[in-house]
Amino acid sequence: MNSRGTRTREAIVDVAMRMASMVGLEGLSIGALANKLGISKSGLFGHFQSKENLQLAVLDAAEQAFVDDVVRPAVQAPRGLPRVRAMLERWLAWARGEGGCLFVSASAELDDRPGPVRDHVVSSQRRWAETLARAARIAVDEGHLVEEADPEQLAFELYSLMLGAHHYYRLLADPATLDRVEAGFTSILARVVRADITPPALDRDVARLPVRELS
Amino acid sequence: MNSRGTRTREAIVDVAMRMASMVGLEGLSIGALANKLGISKSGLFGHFQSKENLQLAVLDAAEQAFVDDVVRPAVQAPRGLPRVRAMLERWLAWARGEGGCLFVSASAELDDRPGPVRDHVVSSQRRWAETLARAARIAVDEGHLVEEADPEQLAFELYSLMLGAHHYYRLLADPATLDRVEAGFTSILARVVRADITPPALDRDVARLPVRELS
DNA sequence: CTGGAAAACGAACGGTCGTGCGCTAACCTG
DNA sequence: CAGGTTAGCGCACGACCGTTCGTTTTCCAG
Repeated sequence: MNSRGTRTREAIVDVAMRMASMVGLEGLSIGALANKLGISKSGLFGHFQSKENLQLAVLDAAEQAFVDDVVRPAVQAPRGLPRVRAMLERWLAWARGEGGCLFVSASAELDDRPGPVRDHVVSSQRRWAETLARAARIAVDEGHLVEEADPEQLAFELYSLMLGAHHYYRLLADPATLDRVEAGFTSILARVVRADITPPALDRDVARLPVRELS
Repeated sequence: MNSRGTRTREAIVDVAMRMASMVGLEGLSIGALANKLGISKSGLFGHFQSKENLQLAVLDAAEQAFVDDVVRPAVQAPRGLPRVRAMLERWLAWARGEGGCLFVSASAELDDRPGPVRDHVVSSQRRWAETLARAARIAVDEGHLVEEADPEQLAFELYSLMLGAHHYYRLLADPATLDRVEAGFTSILARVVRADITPPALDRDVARLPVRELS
């Protein structure tokens, strides 16, 4: 059903997602959001019954977008190292989008504030870490990585690399960030890649331009 | 001079620092802060002439504490790899303190909000990255690391590792975080440490317990 | 001990926050 | 085209925000 209510609700969440990427999930204000959409506060409020519901809806939409723009395309890459590489590239592109990665800001914002919103962020971030680990495990199975390679450890190191990239790029505005990430990726792989495999380099063209203009 | 005004001002900043570690620099509210201190809003406000000044004072105090608890003790470690290791250990301990690292939350919070507060965070984070890089450079000079090792790259990778630790520990509450960091540290060093040197492992006892009970 | 300076106070300002209510206007089914 | 459902609006609420002001208390030097 594509009724009126559904359409505006989607429009609201869409704009809210962009806004939350810049001011954070807490910083999201219903008044400002309604203003930007040209509708009334109460009209907007009626679609969600609380601010928390709005935040959860935003997180749902953001995860959906993340899957569409990062996970799904990356999974279409060949199994093993190329897929791992694709994930990092797409993630990098995503994080460079407008306002940076919503999940990164939300994570830092909520790491000490219990509640459903935090729970939602935690579980989605855990899912993503598991997805990364799964891709790494496949790389072992495919014979790209040595048997002793620990997929979870790989996921942790890739995750860390991306957080570093986010900080260096968005906060410190370091122009060498892409080089740093590339070198870091190489360094991480160096110890686990099989001797007869040449580790893939990052595709700068993918990583350079944002997949979408949102977090 | 240790007059009354100075003393209460210090007390305010001290509590504000703890509070900001949990609710963020923006989330810091003058009313709530005054409440927790048992003084009046206006009495508190008089010490700073704006909320922004208060935030800047908190950042100053936090950097001072970071230098005292992390940088200075680490610099007393022997030049080279031991010092690099000490920095990571102390940083880890610091980040595990109450509310996590204030700078991590502030960084994510402010990465898109220009102004003096952001500028303050950026420059202090840059200084810290440079301190890390300097320690790495010394490790090269001391012959612990190979000549081709890039100190700035090392700093980036250590920085990233810490951000990853912060997320895994504080958000995902992964009990294996310390192992992950240790393995990551080993992995980072593996490619740059000279063949005749045995890379140091992290001292868990230092990393385990918070240096102080604040961010 | 006193007088002036410094610090803390209480009350209030204009704003914005999230939320609720009642009414009108738009939609969509029958 | 009618009638009921639903979406949107205006208004107002209580709470809290940062900030200001005038007053009262506390301090400390002469």
